[in-house]
Amino acid sequence: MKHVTIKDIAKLAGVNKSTVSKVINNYSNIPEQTRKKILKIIKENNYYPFESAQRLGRRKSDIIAFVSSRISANFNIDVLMAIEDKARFDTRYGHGITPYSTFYDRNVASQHMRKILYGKKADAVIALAINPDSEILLEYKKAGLPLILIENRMVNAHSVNTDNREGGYMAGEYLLNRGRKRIGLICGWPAKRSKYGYSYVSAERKAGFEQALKQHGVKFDKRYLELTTHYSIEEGIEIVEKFLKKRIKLDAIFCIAGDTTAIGVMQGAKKHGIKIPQDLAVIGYDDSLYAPFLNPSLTTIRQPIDKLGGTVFNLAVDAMNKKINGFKHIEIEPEIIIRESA
Amino acid sequence: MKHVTIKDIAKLAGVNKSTVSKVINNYSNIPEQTRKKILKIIKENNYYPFESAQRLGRRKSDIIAFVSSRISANFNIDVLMAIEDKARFDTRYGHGITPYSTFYDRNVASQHMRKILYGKKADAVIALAINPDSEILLEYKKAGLPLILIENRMVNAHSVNTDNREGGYMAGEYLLNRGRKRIGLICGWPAKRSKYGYSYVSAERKAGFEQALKQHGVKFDKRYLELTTHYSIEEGIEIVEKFLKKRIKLDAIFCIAGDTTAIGVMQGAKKHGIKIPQDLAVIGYDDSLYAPFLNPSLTTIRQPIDKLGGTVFNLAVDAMNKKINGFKHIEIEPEIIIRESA
DNA sequence: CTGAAAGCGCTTACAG
DNA sequence: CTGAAAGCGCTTACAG
Repeated sequence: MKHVTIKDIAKLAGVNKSTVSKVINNYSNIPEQTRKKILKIIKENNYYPFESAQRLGRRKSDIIAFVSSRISANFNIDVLMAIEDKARFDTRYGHGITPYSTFYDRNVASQHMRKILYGKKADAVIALAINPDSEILLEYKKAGLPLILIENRMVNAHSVNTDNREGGYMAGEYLLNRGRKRIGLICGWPAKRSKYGYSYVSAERKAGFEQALKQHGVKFDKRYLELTTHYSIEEGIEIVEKFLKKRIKLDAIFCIAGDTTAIGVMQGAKKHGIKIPQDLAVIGYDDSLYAPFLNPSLTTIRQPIDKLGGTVFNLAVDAMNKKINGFKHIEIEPEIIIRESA
Repeated sequence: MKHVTIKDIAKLAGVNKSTVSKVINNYSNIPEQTRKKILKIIKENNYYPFESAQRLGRRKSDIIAFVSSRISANFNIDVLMAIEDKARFDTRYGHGITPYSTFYDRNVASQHMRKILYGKKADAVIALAINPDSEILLEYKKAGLPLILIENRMVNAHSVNTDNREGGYMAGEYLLNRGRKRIGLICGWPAKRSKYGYSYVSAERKAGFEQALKQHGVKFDKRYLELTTHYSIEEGIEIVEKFLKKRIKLDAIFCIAGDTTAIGVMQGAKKHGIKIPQDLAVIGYDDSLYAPFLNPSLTTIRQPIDKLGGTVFNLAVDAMNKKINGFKHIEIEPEIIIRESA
């Protein structure tokens, strides 16, 4: 069976394919009658334009690409869905969002980003917790392909973040006000040039946390800091055991790296008979779907993901349509959600 | 800045663009020397073929589409990632998988499936827990576009499932052997022509469960059955409260609808002072990432997702390459994972 | 082994 | 308001 093409529709309607194309693309100067007739024939014949041909003709894709470590990761998928939820009710935009996973590999990330750019796979790119080389940013800039960073901030790209410094500060304040002093920190890699890639958000949250310490006259003990690479439950467990082995007595742990790590911490603590929150207060980050249902339920810093998603989407569409000059950097306020674990 | 095209590469290499194209597509009859030279120039100039043009030229897309209710849903994303994990190490296939979400709406599902078919958006389609009209299946068949159903089984399409009947039977056996007799069931919609769409897996699991009951000489009490539409935590809580309100005393609940519902059930039970597993045993389905970390940890039926993903992916690629005659129906063995909740 | 040519299905100035 | 034509960037028989 041959596919139905624009030519077939034109023939059936007794018009030129230009006219059909204009109907499809909502040109204004088509008389209502022919418009309706053509639409009817399109419907009857189950005609859908071949998108690849449209893209080639238009010289653009109208697609938004979403680059993240792994879309199955908790926060990643939540952000993607928040963006999609906006997208599907927005009349300016009729497409899905194409996800790319880097699998935590910088080279894969670079490859994806160049492939998207030079293969013209998208008209706007959203990158979540990705650290592209600054050369890539220049290449994007030169090509005029809008790039929006989430959980990062760099020159030559847009960015949308929750105020991570504020989030770290909130957690610190809260714990200190409740008399906790020996507070462990589980971070992504806040050091530039680390081989695991730099985590902008961890650095910011840590800075905010340290500011709270300072205000309370508490000195930060470096031994209380542990780093995580995969942000996994397993690593959370291991880190607790590492603290125990080193005989470092903590009265709280702030999981800058997110709720998933916090689940691991609570699991690890339970395994060794440490009571939460009595012996050890735990604060997570993100307020993931499961946080209220853990035992004990998890105190955490919420990033308002819907707002984040909406902001990112609007920025992407505006940038796609060249409605923005220069680069925007937007910050959204986080919120502390107090539950049982701290 | 103009994008680099195949023409530019051809000019720089001093050859015809056909030759460049042949290099890109790994034709065999290109001398090693020119091959290398062209590849070098491609790399130096950051050339990536414009995929839309390739597709138009090839008259095919090489893309696999993945249709599900919402990719953020637990099981959906796990399956998608299992497939992607296979895909990214497979040399036969160089693309990502494009997800489509139906948002639990049958019409959206039909629209997606027709758009993919007639818009030639993919060369193979994987549909997870979707109930397409049988007309759509005929249209796919006629067009020769391979369709693989997961969590469903229909004539005129391939399917890959875990043996759901066996899974339901396992759960029933286990509970009955431990002396539980008043076992509540939380299902998707096992009735054909329900407005929420028919859930093939729920029907199968329920059938397996009833078989176990029968073997033990226990009669199934219809009042013990509750249906869920969104498979959410919230619905799990509500259903527990519904049972309480109706004064239906259960000693176990089997969450055929999955672990997420089971989380809700445990939450609801806790809220009303019902002890798990002493007062109420709970069994979930899927063995999601969080199951071991809940409190109590969740006994559940595991679907071997890696195996499922691999099987589905291989089937998709083989079907895409016309290596399969007729329609295949594959079943994979499930496994009961015993933890604290039952 | 390599090139010239036709074709894929659209869009979009342009002319009328 | 409508059509004819050129063009988008590839691929792929085909001829040599």
